[in-house]
Amino acid sequence: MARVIAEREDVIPLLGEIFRTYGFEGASLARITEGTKLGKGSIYHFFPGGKEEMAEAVLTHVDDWFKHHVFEPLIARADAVAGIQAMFDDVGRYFLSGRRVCLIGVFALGSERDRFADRVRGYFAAWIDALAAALVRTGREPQQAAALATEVVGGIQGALVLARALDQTEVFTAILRGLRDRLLVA
Amino acid sequence: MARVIAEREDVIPLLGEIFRTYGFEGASLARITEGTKLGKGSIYHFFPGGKEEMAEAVLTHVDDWFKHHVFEPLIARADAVAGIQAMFDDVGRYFLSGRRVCLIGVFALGSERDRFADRVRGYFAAWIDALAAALVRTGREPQQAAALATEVVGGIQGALVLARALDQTEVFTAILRGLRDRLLVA
DNA sequence: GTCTATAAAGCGATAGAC
DNA sequence: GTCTATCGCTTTATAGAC
Repeated sequence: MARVIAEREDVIPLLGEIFRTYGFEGASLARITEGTKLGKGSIYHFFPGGKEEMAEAVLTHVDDWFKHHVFEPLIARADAVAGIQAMFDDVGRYFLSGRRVCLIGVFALGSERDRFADRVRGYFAAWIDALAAALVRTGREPQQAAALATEVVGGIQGALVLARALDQTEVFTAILRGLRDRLLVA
Repeated sequence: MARVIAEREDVIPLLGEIFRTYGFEGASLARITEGTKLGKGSIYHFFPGGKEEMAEAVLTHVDDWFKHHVFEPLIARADAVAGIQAMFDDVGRYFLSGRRVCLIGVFALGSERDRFADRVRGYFAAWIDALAAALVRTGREPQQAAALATEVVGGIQGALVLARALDQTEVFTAILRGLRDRLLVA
């Protein structure tokens, strides 16, 4: 059996799933070594700062993904409606239609929020701002656009909570559809 | 200084705030003794089953509160519109206008969900059912009422996530107002 | 009902061999 | 880059005195 040499890059998504599942405090090193199939030695070789550095790396990874796939298209795409449409598609895929939970949402609700307050706030603020900007370009008043964007980003988070609580992914996809229609069917 | 003899009943709300703040895994016995001002001996005298029994007691307490203050009025009040109106008022107060987070929501997102899956599912299902029943009595089709109720209960959870993430209680109250108006201004 | 002492296990993190 | 052994601390839970 070939020995697999891991790279830091490859470990980050695995860590993401672990933090998503157990939260920061619940993500024990035992669970981390199990989930990554790496020994403590390797983990600390990649992340000398320990769990804190692991979580930072995961948060940066998530931030970058959303910036590239969601926020920037919302702001820069010539066709604002298409950008909003794409947001719902990408978000639906990212959260695996409700089977996967939002790491930043988990951190926001838990006591992790204090530790990563800036990252948590920055993520949601950037999302709301980007969506509001797109809504303005579809012809809405800035104030109404901001309120609507807040409602929708919150609605997505709530849909993730409900889908997981009820163990029904359809709840997530149905709410997502409803939110999208409210934005695009004017 | 007078010695205060505690009763189990008095401890449960304190435990609720601790679980709300730290989650199940994060609520260490050190934090619990600090938050309740009780020694381990007293805690285990009231809850021989340990943390699991404490969490069960808190969940039952929350369940009962919502059943009495929210679910039953939604179902039984003669004036359905007044019942829905009261739900938003009570919920706004209960969550301290967004400063307090939903324990069941915290448990739903974290790994606590597996442990308390039935309680978590039951809480949200009861809420959605009660709200849907009230909406039917305002003249909506059952199917549309169920969809709308799901959207609103999810929206409230999302509003709590956002308010905490952005550290802005106005986000919670604004979203709550928007949801209420969508239900009542037909 | 409350307290302190204590046990046994798990925790994050480090050291050093390979 | 990976591993094992180990440190020191915290964890949940129990026992027994008061």
